[in-house]
Amino acid sequence: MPDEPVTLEQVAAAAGVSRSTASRALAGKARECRISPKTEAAILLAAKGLGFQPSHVARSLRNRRSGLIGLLVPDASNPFFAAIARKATVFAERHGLSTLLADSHDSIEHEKELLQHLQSRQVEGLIICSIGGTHEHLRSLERTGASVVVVDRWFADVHLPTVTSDNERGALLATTAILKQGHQQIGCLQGRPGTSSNDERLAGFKAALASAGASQDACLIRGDDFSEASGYRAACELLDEHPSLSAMFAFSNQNALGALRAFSERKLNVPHDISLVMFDDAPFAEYLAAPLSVIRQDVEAIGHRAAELLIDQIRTGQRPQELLHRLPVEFVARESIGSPRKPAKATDP
Amino acid sequence: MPDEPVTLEQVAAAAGVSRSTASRALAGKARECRISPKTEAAILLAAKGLGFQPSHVARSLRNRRSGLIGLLVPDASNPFFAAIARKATVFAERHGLSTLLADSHDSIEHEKELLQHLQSRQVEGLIICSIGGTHEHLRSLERTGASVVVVDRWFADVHLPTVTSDNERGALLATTAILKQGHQQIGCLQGRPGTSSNDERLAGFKAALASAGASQDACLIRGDDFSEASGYRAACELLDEHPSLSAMFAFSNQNALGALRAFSERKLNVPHDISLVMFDDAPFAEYLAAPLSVIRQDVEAIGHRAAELLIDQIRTGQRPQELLHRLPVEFVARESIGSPRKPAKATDP
DNA sequence: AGGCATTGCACAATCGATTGTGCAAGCTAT
DNA sequence: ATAGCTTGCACAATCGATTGTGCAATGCCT
Repeated sequence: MPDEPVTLEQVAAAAGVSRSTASRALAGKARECRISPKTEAAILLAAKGLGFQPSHVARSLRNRRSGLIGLLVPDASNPFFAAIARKATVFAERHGLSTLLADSHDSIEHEKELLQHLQSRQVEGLIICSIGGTHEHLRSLERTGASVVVVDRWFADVHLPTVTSDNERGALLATTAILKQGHQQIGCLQGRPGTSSNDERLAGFKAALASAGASQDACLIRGDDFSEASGYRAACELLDEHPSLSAMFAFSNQNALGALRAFSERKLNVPHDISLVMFDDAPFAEYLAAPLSVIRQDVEAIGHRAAELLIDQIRTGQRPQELLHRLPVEFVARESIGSPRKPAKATDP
Repeated sequence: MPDEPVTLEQVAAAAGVSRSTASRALAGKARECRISPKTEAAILLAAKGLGFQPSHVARSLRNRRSGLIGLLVPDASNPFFAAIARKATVFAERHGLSTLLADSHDSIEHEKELLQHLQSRQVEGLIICSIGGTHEHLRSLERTGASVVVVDRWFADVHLPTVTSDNERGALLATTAILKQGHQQIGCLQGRPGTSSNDERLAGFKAALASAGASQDACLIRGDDFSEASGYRAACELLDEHPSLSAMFAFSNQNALGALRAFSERKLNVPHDISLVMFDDAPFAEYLAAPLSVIRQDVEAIGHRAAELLIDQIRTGQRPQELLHRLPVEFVARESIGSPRKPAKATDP
């Protein structure tokens, strides 16, 4: 910004003292540094008068503490990550830390690059939701002993503090609710395979099918990532290939929206023609044509816990004892799960 | 982070040269600074070998350029601001700038405080959506010549570059669409009075009513801010006080969700019993019980333009010629606007 | 061979705040 | 009166990278 900021030097000059004295007085160390009340007052007055704002940059250099944390997510506009960002920012601010936001655009290359940028900015800690695929950069973080918290997804070969939901249980709950209504075939609109949040949900889904003795038809799983496009494609494929399909489980809000588009194009009514459950609640869920039954995860709690774990690491310099923090989920029954329509065609073509 | 980062000093030592030479070589100034290819190669090798990451902090201090921009919004988890945050972050990153996120929690006090924090971090530019109320801190920004872009809301006595939607036209479009269906009374669920985005929408609303010769019943305007709670309260009040009300215009997504809750509690069907339009499209809008007709604003364009204007200011050191940037809006007709129900009771009680 | 230009690099100041050390002035004690 | 202590503050180094200036060593020319 154009205006040259006021420096400590100028405050010191205005008060007729040296920088060191000014610095100590402003740091509130007047007493312990034996600065006379008179001098202290003069310094404080000068600082106030000049509108002195200490330079965080200079301070960071000298103290070797940037006062910065990084937040690296695949998509900052996704409500899930936006909520985490908010919680983390506010919590960090309360501890005197500012938050650098970085958006990897679902690309592992960007992610690695942004991680470098954040590190060269000397961030004191990092909350990251990795795309996955390769983990070398995460393992490197693990080795260097950096303060890091991984959110939403964890990786088997990376041992970093992680905060996520009880995905498997959530998926089990959702699938069970569907099965209870008598559905035989359930289409699964999955997110990005390889991410723990996806694979755990898949595990819950399969576990529910298994314990219900349902046929484990793996073909009924489709989808590439957590996007609406993926949900739409997956739903279309399943609908076209399995006309008798009577229920679907979407692994994300976006996936569900894609499915709804596919249903709407085919004039399929929820829950009359087809049932739907989605993972992760959303404000709009209860106002949809058929209020959506969902697995609710406590996104705010995830953000809060992540920030908490991070700050603790920064303060103590140590990783927490417990590495994996799983937050509970809850099945919210609304009206999107019905009985299967009469089996006009009981079998797939 | 625990690991002591590699400094330029160490690179220089490893290459057997001085810091200055190492610095120039790494800056790609080998040729113009007459550094021999041999020496250059040695330095580059040493830097690569040691994994040298230049310290942004030190660089910022010396260059008097932090490479930081600030993003100060009332609610980072609101999809509108989250989208802007994403666009701004990505655009900034492309220009070598990192983004500091700050969330004022809809509080002017927090806003002012966070602004100070951002300034003491030497941000080179700022994108801000102010709560409003008092503007002294904004006027101060105006005076100092700081690089700033105001988004969504502008203030009459603050002359800073601003990016917002054509709110008045949007509201006019929406209201006209309702009036065309023959509605006589339209409830207006407004956002925060005093913010330009609210007041302009209000102006458009009133203008449409006026040009249609409808009765200007000011009592039909309710609401305190853009939240769901406000939308809910406003809708309840209007519904209870004016049973014959047949249409509503919600000034935000959240306001609309609140209205839907009120409708749902009263078993009111959209659009059969009551029509609804909302300002700002949302992915879910077309999948609601009655797909919502909306005024779509191009949120991504707002974010992009804001970032663009900011970077330009930072690079040129000058404010743009045009201060007010209004982005076009679009009326998207779906199914939430119907004819008024038969006037069983044509008049208010 | 001596003068001059060029090449190749080192020295040192700088950005702004922090902090260990040192040094005078003032006071007490003997 | 002088040694010895406290009080009150200044000096200077430091964090890490950048950059203007200066100084050798080499090469070229006549």
